[in-house]
Amino acid sequence: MRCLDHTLRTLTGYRLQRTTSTAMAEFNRVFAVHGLRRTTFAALTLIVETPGMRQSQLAEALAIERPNIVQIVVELEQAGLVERKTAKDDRRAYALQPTATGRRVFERALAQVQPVDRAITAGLTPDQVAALHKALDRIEWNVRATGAADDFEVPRP
Amino acid sequence: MRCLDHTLRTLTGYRLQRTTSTAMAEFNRVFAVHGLRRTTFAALTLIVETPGMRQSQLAEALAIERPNIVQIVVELEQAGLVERKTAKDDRRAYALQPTATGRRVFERALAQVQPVDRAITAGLTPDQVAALHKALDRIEWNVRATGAADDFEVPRP
DNA sequence: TATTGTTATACTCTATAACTATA
DNA sequence: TATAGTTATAGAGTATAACAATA
Repeated sequence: MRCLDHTLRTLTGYRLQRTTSTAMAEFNRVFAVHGLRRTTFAALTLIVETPGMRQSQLAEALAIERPNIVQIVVELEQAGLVERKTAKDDRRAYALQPTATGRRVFERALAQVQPVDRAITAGLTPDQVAALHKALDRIEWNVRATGAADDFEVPRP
Repeated sequence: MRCLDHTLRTLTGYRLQRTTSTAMAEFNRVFAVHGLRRTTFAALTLIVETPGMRQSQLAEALAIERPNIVQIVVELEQAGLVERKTAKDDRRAYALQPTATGRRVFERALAQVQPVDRAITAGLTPDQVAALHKALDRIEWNVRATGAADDFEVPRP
């Protein structure tokens, strides 16, 4: 046995988490420079590219629950990157609009994160990166298709 | 543009986290059946396969900081899966030993997690899974090689 | 009755700083 | 003084339950 965690490394799930956990620390640093977190950057990206979005759409696009969006949007608003305007057609909802500053910060943060993102896949060919993306998407799809089916019960030991 | 998060999906980091986050929820469920969390399962695996391990070795092998190991080992000990015996050659350290129950629970949990782990990569060929593992390892390696070098400064905007 | 946003709360994973008891 | 384990604390990411306002 070469490595202490040989058995764990047979599990795709273990490798996924270990790699992701390591890589996310790197992205945290990049975004922190812009006063952002990974989630606020992701939200800002969507708001810049789809102005007028609702918070619930944001939640669905980012695949996180609505309550988690509140703090994210509050942060972006307080930082002056996003404005919440009451939607004219539905007074319950907010239309999320990027400010000019928000667009600028987004562009800068994106420009800084792109080389970091490329750096983490250094040594992989474009084809290999594409294959990685495809594999990751497939896993996500598999889990949503299978795991969401809470009909099926894991047998108790 | 097909998808709201088109730009985010150009980033390997975004896909990594999104997929991992989704998949980990699935693993949480499996391990919960055995009274385990992902981290306690990982620790139990190492202790079963390398009896006598120290907590600091555990921390290094799992790539997490030592303070985080304490709660993990306490949990395993309270569940009767692991014993902490004072190392005879160093009274500061513990030799971590799996109990008979610990070995049994490990075997059962592993047997249950393996099909789930295979299920998340359903539709991928063994070669594609191997390529995925290689890519993930490479990313982890890249980040440790690059990001650990805190000599280099991200320029302030 | 259903949906939008919200509050309150909690759990997991992880990190840093500073302590203790050995070595 | 350095190391093994510990305590205390914090922060990020995520989830669920229940509520108000509006549809």
